[in-house]
Amino acid sequence: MTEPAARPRPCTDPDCRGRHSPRERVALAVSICGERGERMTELRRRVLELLWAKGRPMGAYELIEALKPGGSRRVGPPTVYRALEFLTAQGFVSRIESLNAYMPCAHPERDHDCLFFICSGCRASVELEDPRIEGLLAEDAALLGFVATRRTVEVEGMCARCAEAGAA
Amino acid sequence: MTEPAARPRPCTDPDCRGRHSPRERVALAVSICGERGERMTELRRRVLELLWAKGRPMGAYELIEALKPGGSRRVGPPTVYRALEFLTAQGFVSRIESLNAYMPCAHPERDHDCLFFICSGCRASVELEDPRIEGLLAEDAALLGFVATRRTVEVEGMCARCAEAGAA
DNA sequence: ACATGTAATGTTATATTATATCGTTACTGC
DNA sequence: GCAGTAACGATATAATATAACATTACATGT
Repeated sequence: MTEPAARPRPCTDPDCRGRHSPRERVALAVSICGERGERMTELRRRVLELLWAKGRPMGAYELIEALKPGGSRRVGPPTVYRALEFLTAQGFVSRIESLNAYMPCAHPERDHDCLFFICSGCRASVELEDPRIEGLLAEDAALLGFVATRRTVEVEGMCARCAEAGAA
Repeated sequence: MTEPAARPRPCTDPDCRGRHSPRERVALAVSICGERGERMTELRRRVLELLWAKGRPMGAYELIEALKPGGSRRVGPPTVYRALEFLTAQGFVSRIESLNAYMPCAHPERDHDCLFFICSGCRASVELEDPRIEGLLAEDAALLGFVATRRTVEVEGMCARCAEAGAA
């Protein structure tokens, strides 16, 4: 086995994200950084705050724009990409491959994979955890002798609200 | 339920792809196009052949280069992207989001999702089908009232061969 | 065969996403 | 303070993708 099957307190509740305040999630990330001896710099924190504030996937260049007003000058792409690299490495942010965009991760305190449901209608993106899928992926990987380092699971379609609105 | 759980003859055999010759798979795609009243043009067929010949994920610009020698002139990006759009719509090719690249699909005759194991060492990519994962994704989608149109499941890491070589 | 409509491809320009490179600033430990 | 390292700034450019419009090829009816 390349991956342990058991995970701490998996959260498959679709309303889970709504139960956490952005501010509190950022504070948690800061605290985790402290424990790990990593530096949550001003820039990194601002990027994470922006992602939490927006509440939907943001692209790197959208972040560059969003960083402008409060800060002094417009930061360059490498600056934002480096911040995103750090945040994803720490598990505070996930990259959504099918959108080339980034989402804050609701539970950085847990070691888990994120599963995204991405609505084509409202551009929203819901994060889920499903340890059963993680388990099957680990099983399939083991079957192949494959040592997995990263898992990407993304579902595109229409959220309940948009599907209803579109069908009307 | 948004998705039927049962699938025709799922293939989770990791050696499955090796049992089909590229030529035969292209012929199958041509035949399926005939049944569907779709046009497998010269360009589309050449792109599919190139993908099967290479046997690993190819980017759009790599395909543009590869199309040059045999053909008359260098085709433009839109031309290749349109061919890829057609081939993916027909299920002959899958886009690998985490690589911005394309792979031929081993079983276009079956309606299924592809699950990719992508080796960072040798750049190879193995396609699998796992109806259990498709079922769980359908279940999670139903839970959210989400109407899924596309599923992306990609695992990055090291294949058995490369992992062994790297560990040595 | 010819006209006509539609699908496919060609062509050019440009948008979007991402990285390479190198210089500067800021923090840490001594 | 000083040296060493990590983070950030700045510029250029690479890599990926699409918009807009012209042209060609194909199918169908006459």
